[in-house]
Amino acid sequence: MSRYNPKEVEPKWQQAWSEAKAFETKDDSAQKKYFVLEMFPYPSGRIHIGHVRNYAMGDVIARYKKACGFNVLHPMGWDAFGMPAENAAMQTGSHPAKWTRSNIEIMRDQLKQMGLSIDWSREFATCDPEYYVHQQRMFLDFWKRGFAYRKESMVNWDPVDQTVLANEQVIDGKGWRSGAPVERRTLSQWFFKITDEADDLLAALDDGRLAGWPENVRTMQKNWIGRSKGLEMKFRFVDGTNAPTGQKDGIEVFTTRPDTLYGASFVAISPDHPIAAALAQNDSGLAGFIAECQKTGTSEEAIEKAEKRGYKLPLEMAHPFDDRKLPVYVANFVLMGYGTGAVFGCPAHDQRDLDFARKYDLPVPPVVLPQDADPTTFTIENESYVGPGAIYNSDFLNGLDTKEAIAKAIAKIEEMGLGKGTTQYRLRDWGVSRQRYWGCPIPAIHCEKCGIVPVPEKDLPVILPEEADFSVPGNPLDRHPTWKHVDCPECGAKARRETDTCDTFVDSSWYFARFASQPESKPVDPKIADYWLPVDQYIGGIEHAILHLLYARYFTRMMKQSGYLTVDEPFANLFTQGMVVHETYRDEKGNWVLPEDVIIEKGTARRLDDGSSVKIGPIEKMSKSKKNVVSPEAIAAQYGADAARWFMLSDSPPERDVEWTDSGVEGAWRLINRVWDTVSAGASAAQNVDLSKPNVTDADKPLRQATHSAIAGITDDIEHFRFNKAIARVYEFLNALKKADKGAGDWAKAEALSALARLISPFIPHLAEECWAVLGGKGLVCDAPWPIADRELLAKDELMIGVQVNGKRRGEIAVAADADKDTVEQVALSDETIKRHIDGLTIRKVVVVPGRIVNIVAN
RNA sequence: GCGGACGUGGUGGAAUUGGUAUACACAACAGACUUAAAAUCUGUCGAGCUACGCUCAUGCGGGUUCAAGUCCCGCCGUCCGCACCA
Repeated sequence: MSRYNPKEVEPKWQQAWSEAKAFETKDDSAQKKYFVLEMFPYPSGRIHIGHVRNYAMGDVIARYKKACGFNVLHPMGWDAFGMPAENAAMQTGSHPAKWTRSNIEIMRDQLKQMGLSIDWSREFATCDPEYYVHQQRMFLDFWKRGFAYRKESMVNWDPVDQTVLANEQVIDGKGWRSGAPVERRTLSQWFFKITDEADDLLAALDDGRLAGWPENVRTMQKNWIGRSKGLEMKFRFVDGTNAPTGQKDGIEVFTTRPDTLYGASFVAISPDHPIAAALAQNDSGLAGFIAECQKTGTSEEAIEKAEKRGYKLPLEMAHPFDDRKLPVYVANFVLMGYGTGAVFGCPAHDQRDLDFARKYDLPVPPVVLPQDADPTTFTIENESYVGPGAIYNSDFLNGLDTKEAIAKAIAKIEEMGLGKGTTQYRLRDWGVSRQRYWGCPIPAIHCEKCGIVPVPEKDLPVILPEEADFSVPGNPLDRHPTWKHVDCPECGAKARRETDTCDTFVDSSWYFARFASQPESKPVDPKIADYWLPVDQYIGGIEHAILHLLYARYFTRMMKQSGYLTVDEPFANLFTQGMVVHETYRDEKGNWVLPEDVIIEKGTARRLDDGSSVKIGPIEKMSKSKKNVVSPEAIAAQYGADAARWFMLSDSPPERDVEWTDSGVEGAWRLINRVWDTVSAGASAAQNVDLSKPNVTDADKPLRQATHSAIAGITDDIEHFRFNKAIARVYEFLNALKKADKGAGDWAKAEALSALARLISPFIPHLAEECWAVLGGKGLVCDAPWPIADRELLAKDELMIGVQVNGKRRGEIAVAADADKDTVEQVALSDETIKRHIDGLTIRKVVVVPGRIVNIVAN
């Protein structure tokens, strides 16, 4: 018996699949479809073990669904635009396109070596002009429809790298790459009006449209959208107040607690509020205060520690309901980005306002009385009261509960013409402008006379210039000698091309639709896209729970409203898989050490080269910086792709993190050999069996039961994404096969092996093909139908059920599966062991749960 | 602070609706084969005890139930997300 050799077997079957075009999918609308998609990779250079886990999961689903008779679409492509390519260009001088293309070549080969059932004929990269031309086409469409627009917005500007930074790229007020203090700048940028869809994006999370999504992702999106209902209202300047010129007659504030309006004791505005800026022009103290506020970091920690601070303005506001005059402060805790950038302070019922009021010695009038509190003695000390209660000290609101008072206060303010009830979102419009080279150019032209005009459709695509200078920071498109100089398409005068490119999240917001249908002349053919969409199963990392998944949901809505698609939710079922983690190692000098350079014996680790001791650190997400990575190529070279795939799916539930261990992959390798040994030992007998002509005896029953319960169990486990359990059942089946082997006839053995080959094929497809071939199976196992469990065999004639006395398990009895309760009770009561336990006791009650358990209550 | 998830052997984990807790694997130990090792195969493997059996074990403390890892209440701990959001 020859040892299984994946180095020969795996490439052989990969070629066979490719030659048979086994996974090339037809747009056959007569057949029921299944679209399975894993989040497409960024071509960073090589695939990592996390990719293997992600794609192995998708491949199990894809191969299983194909075997079940679905028309399966399982495509692959490349999220190819983005910063790393440009950084590489800056560091090594290699052009981003060249760098990206060569990474794609390498990674495509690596993925093919994993034996994934992918329709490679649909492959594309987002940096292909054939892809992004349609993105530009849609951009123009969205612009025309008002979904895309330009506005001035405050950005983090890195003066050294000459670029806009995302909030996550600002660390302690400094650029993450350059280390230079970040400036705030106002730039005119392109935005998508995602806030227009906020309500529907939110509603779909709850109304069943996303029933196939994990609860935690839906919750995260809900919080991210962050809807709150309240009142937007104006506080008027007191007569005689010297209001800044250009300002209207008051300050707009937003509140969710208009019921506490009588508790107001000040008004506070954000340091970024236009009124603050206007007053700062003639007040250097204020200007200094604002500058200081802007310096404080936006990190969690900085916010936690930041003291509530304010700067009193020479303004006074009139209380809307009585004749109090309220002071106005610029306060560091008021955010310009939420609501109107101004609030009224109600210290008794808001902790921040209370901290502020104590510091600046402002009044703290309570207006909400907790239940059972005494109105004459209730006071606020250092903790505000934010709970429910009855309104008091509040004239026309007195006696109402919070909810009623909110409604009445809003009605009153509306009646007074000072404001109206509104809904606020935490979600901001999606800024898509990036001042980078390696992205999809935004198809617009700036003309002095005509303003910003769209690039005419006949001039699309706007293609990136091949030559560009990456030697200095900044946007290579902006400083390109010729690219941006064009004539205005409307008046013909000299004009300037838009040099912003799209956020790469735009590229990944519709790629799934392009996989479904890729006509030359338009983004998608609606009829074909309609057949394939939505994606039936989407699989990816939890790190995309908010941004990518929200943007794709929004983009799909824009596409629907523009007539490209008919679905509004792109992903019917979402699965977020866990990470691959590994121990970390550091040598005596504190340097990180690669696992392949470490040898571990009896719990102590040392370097492989010089034998010096190595400290084993915590198990963490694999990262290049901590060197706790393993190379999928090395694993595949040693054990084959099947072993790597098998191990990635065994042990841990798919949604949880899995720890990579050498013993784990060795265990997978053992399994592969066990399967091969079992199958090749039975192959010659099986080849002579005609499975279509059953030939069984009673002696075959144990084996056939093992076979059919394996089929039933593994099917159910795959359907429910329990790959670790499915794998455990394969082991159980193998164990049972070995035990039952001797008594069973050739037909039952052949049936078992045939089922085994098909059951493992989603997980370890190369070995499955090899087994299928030696067993004499027809064609390829990847084209073979999924085995079907015989229900009759699953129903056992006799069951072993537990017997409890007073809730404690005391014995076990064998009863016929269809025995009635009385019979079961009699068998239990006459069991010798049970008799001993109830000896001398009076039986009060006997609970019989058919097929499960008997419990005798006695004392 | 708000929201969510989780807590079971030496380890990863299983236990469908409340119904025989610890499937399956890893590690460990013993044995077979071998001159030897590796590989492979067989067996043992929650803890304790006065061991043919009994007692105790699913983070801790209560509760409901004939029966609780599972349901309810209160703690403790770990992880994740969001956060001066008015």
